[in-house]
Amino acid sequence: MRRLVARNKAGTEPRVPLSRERVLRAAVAIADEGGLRALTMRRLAEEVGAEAMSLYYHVANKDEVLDGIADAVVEEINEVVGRIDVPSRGDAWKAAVRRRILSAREVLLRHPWAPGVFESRTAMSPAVLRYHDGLIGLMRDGGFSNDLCHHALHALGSRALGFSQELFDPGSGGGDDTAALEGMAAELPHLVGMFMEVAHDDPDSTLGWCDDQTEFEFGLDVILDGLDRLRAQD
Amino acid sequence: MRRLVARNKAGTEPRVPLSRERVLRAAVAIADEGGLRALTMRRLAEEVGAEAMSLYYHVANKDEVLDGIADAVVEEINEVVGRIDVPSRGDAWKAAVRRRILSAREVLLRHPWAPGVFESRTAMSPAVLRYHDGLIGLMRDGGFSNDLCHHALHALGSRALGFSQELFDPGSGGGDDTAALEGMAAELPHLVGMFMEVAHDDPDSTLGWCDDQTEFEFGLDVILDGLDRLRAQD
DNA sequence: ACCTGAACACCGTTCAAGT
DNA sequence: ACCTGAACACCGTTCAAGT
Repeated sequence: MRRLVARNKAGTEPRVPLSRERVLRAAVAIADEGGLRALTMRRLAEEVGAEAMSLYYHVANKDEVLDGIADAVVEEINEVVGRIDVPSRGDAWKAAVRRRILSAREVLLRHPWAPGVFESRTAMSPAVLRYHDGLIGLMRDGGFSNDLCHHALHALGSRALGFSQELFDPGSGGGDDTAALEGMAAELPHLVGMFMEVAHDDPDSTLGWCDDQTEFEFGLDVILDGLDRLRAQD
Repeated sequence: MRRLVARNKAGTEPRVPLSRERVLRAAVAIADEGGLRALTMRRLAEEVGAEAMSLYYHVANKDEVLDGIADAVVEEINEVVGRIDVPSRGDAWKAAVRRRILSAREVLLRHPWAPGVFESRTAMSPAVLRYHDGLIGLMRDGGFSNDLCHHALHALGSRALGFSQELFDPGSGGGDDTAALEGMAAELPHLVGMFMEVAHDDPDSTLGWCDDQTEFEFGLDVILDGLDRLRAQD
């Protein structure tokens, strides 16, 4: 909407020169506001007060922009988790890891387009490596062997960065009714049965709709508890 | 490359008419062969021996094509897992779920573009619902409460369909050397330490490169074991 | 009913040219 | 050194027109 740098008439503003940094910041802003589809080179140029072709002086191509904004988000995560100061020795490892992952998730919730970008990248950027290095450090504090750390990273997968799926449109798909579900009971007996019971036990959940945060934490804890059991048996 | 229907000169071939079914099958073939980027409406038309605009008579737009091929893959999974006939009562639930998920994974390995498409869809297609209905059935056989089934689906997440990440370029990133890792030891002490040890214990792993299948199964088992413990405590 | 040609608005990107 | 205009090859999609 508003340009970061207004076209200066009669040179009132110092005319901040373009830079890779400024281009990437604008790209993040565009994606935050309008999603990944809104992020085009032409739109990005507009946001930054230049012509599309000027961007190519600071970034090689659009792929580099995508790499750049993915990296920027992980850097933001690293900053946030870097400020966490909790014990992690012995049994405390689990709470420390949990805290770190949930903090990463909070950052990600501000950039819901990020997981989609991560997926298409090799995900071996320095920032991602540093993030995982920190995670391994916490698990080592908990007495994990390096081998178990290695498996644990794979087990956590994208969950380590605070997401696994959904994260998107938290409010969508709301309007469905119990009646519609009952009509499907013949083909999907188990699924309908499950949802009917869950909805009955928790009536204010707009039927079958779930608290993403709760579910995320449940899945996370299942894995963490499993790893904790493995660590105990050396 | 080769057209499914050759342009018939002098009407030698019966000229199979276009159909949504045929369009989607061709779309899957293109994505299998050249990845998602290769799947354009124009390329799809070529593959099917027609002009791009003809496609719009059978599908509303490209989004419907993407929905269609995502659905086609899940249908293929449903066919495969539908032929599985193993016990699932009581303790057997875990082996049955494991088998089902690993079978789904085999299908997915033939369509490595599929996870990327799933992510952008709402993933509530009839085929996906049927797949999860079957999963719930197995867990119910194992004595899961509906509530635990519900949590379990969230915990498994995309792993239920046989993937979580990677799955892509299984051979990439090979050439790195131990020396490069040692150079990063100052910034990434835990990560480098872990990889050095893992590489030492398993020298033929091209350093730090992992058997995706093994890691997938490890992560899967961590979660399954965790759920098993929850089920035991009612 | 099914298919197509021409056309539109939009991409990412190049290249030679401006300051 | 930094930015730009014109242009290219490619998208998805529309619409009126063909059979």
